[in-house]
Amino acid sequence: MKPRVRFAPSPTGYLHIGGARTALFNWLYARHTGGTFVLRIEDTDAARNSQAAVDVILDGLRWLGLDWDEGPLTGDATGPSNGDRGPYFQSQRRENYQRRVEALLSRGLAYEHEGAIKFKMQREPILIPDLVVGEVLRKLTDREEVDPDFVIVRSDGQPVFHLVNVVDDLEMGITHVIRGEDHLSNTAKHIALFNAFGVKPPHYAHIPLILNGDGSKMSKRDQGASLASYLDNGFLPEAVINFLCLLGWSPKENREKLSLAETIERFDLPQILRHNARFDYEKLVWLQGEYARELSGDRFYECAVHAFGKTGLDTNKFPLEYVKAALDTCKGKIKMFSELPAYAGFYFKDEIVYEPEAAKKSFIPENKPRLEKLRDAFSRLEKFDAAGIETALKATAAELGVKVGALVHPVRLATTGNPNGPSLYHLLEVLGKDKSQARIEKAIAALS
RNA sequence: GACCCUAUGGUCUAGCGGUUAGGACACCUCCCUUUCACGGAGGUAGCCCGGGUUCGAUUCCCGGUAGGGUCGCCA
Repeated sequence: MKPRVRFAPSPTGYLHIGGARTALFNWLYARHTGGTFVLRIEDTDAARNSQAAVDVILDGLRWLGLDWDEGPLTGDATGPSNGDRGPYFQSQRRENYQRRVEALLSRGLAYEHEGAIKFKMQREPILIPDLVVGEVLRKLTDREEVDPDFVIVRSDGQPVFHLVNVVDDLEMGITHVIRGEDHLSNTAKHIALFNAFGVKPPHYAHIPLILNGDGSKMSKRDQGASLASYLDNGFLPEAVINFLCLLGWSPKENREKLSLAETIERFDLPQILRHNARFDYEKLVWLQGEYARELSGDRFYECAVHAFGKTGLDTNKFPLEYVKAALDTCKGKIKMFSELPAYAGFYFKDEIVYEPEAAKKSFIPENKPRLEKLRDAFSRLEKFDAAGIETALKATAAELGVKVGALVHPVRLATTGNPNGPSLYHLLEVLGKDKSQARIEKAIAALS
């Protein structure tokens, strides 16, 4: 029997990075085993549910590329869906729960208490077989010793999480429950419920949680807790996926960067770690750089234009060829697209601002005649291309008896305003002879 | 308070009784080089503590400590 796994988020208005990883692990397991990945929306708490909140989840999963075989097609609870085990919104499954509760009631396994319905929980410790953690013997806590029974239907008629979660897993034929370790203790309740329904519980695999970089627990308000923040900050989904895989799972063989295909092939439950992992932002950025470097020209262009747009700089005012050529000089140099406006903004601005520290170093009196000589050399160039520029610059340096750096630094500053950036020869070519010379001229004037 | 899980450099991790404890990020040094980045070569840094078991423990067991989770008419 092929595995059937599910991701069952509650639409709270955002998708937690830990939830995204849970979805990822489920998805990977389904793809690795040829099983089915089900998406179920746990919207029993009507008060805080909305279609927009569901869309956040769907959009997040789609951005990561985690496609679901069964589940909703839109955020509309009554809308279309894939799969024949629906509905996939808990708000649409009231009758299922009612039927199950009545069955428990009629068999004396549940009872009414102050308007609510409580499940008669067993008093003995429950053994939880877990594919990741091993066998866990869950004993009763002191409070549970007093009263182990728990509410499955509220006094207002709303069924409670433990009940609906189990009923849905049961009726949707879920074989493996892969979820956060925060559910481990509660699993005793779920197993008891399955037993009460006379059904063998699914296999459980509780995965470790993701903690903040400082080791504290990651709550909704923490930086980077929301998956959407990675999209907003210009991260590539493949980098986020790769990074998330490395948190709590190891591909072994000292591998770090893995394609999705390789990950699917290697992923399995036994290699999942048992301890929580801290979120290492620096390593994510490194992976981002790795993937950004090998992006196709088109995608690099799209991401870059988006990044410029966010700072209010509209590259559409420039010829497409110019923009593409400009961005080509940045490829492989930056990790985050958010660096781009500062890194390459000089291509698209009329007025450039000199970085003060660099100006102090490069805009010194002795560099004035050097820049003038270089300007003259450039003016004699028929073809203002990288090779010609390089030759001219090096020849000028030789004539002056200075190192090329003595010319490179002031020219870079004059034309870009920055002490570093893309290859000087290439950026000058892209900038063009007129703009380059005008900027050099301006710097010379500033040196007077 | 009770119950459950966990513990290798700052971080992510390999390790599954005998290893010079390996890799990656970050950091430092040097090389390459038009800057930066990339790439290359080095470097600093680790088995939480205490008992056992064993000829021998990072590895197995117990305890402690620390971190995380759960005990809701939240999910």
